[in-house]
Amino acid sequence: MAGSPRYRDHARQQLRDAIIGAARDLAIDRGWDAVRMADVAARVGVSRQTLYNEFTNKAGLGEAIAHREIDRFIGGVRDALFAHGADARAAVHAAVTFVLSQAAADPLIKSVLTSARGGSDTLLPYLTTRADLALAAAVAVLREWAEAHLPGTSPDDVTVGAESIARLVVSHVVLPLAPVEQTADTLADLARRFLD
Amino acid sequence: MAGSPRYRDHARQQLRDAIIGAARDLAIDRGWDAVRMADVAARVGVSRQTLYNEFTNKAGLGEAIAHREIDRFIGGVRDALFAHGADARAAVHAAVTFVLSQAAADPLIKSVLTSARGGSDTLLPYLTTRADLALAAAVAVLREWAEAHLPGTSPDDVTVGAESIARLVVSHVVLPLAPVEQTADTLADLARRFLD
DNA sequence: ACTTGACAAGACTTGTGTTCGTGTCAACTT
DNA sequence: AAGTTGACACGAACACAAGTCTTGTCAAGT
Repeated sequence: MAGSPRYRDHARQQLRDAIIGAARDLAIDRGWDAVRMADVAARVGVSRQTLYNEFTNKAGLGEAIAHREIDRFIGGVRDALFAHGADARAAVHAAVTFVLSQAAADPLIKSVLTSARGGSDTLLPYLTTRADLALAAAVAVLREWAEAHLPGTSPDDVTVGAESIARLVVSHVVLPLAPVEQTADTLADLARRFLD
Repeated sequence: MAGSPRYRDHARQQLRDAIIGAARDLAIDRGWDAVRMADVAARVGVSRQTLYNEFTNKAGLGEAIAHREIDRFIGGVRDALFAHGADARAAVHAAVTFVLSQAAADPLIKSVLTSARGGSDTLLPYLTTRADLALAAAVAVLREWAEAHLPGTSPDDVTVGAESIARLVVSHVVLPLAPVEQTADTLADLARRFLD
């Protein structure tokens, strides 16, 4: 007797997650080019064929990593923003801090934001192509927050403000001239000024 | 009878300028890697040895190109800013327009601003290393303008504002989502808001 | 539903020899 | 005296052939 469809879907999702996670780890310390489908399969403990069944090809697996990485990242930004009620300064401060430390810690996220070439080898083109998508997603989250907490402000102002803050954060990821804490302070103050 | 030292220095400066100009042109359409010292010399009509006498080595010539390019660029920004008296909006609008169209027209300037890898080959590392210098120079010019025309504003506010505007312009060079004119409008309005 | 082993096709590596460009020198020219 | 010319060592880039590895697909096995 096979399990219920629910259960099957769940197990399958777990499998996909494990594969994506393993591939991600390998990509981080080895570079995507040097990641072999066979290595990923071995690390997860499945056969190489299963990878092809699940993701059709290596490019598909790369896309899946990019998707998950960006989703996680944007989720983190959203959580940071919404953890501070209507306090714009605190919300922006938390979000900026999150982005900056995340970019420092996770090379994949950093490569999304900077569209950087890989230091040692070609990093995922799937990620680096997505800089504008990441920006658009960040702007969307910021607007979401502003609409929830600042009903008075004009939509145009919110859009301009959100995009500018997002661009400034990315700029500080690419070219950091001050410690994270100080940058977060500055940008949070800046954001507060907009919303008057 | 040799010419006066004045004359000699002038002639020498002209020579250096011609060499830098020729090297720059070659670098633009061929990539710095593919520029041969012999080609530069031939184009200017001097011997290869003269290049080495003037710039010691290829890296020295690269540095010289970078210097001149950045000087010209910053000079253009300054001119655009100061051509509009104390009208902050007009000044920023002009400067942003200048930077954006310059970046679109001159691949070398664009590579300074974006620290981009060369599309076809390795572009001058001398230029790409200078992104933070270019930013610092731009901030300095903006502060210069603010000090001349907005004596009332606090120095800290000016610094933060100038750096943010500069970063936003660079961001729009790297990732343009709107036409130049519209971006200039948006950033000019943004700048005006700061200075209240 | 997943694994295993086999396979073609082409991408990537390795070793080799050669060409090419830089950087330096000293002798020559004006 | 300032620039040119030709020569040269050295190492970096290129070319290419032989071999190896990886991807992607298949069919048969558990």
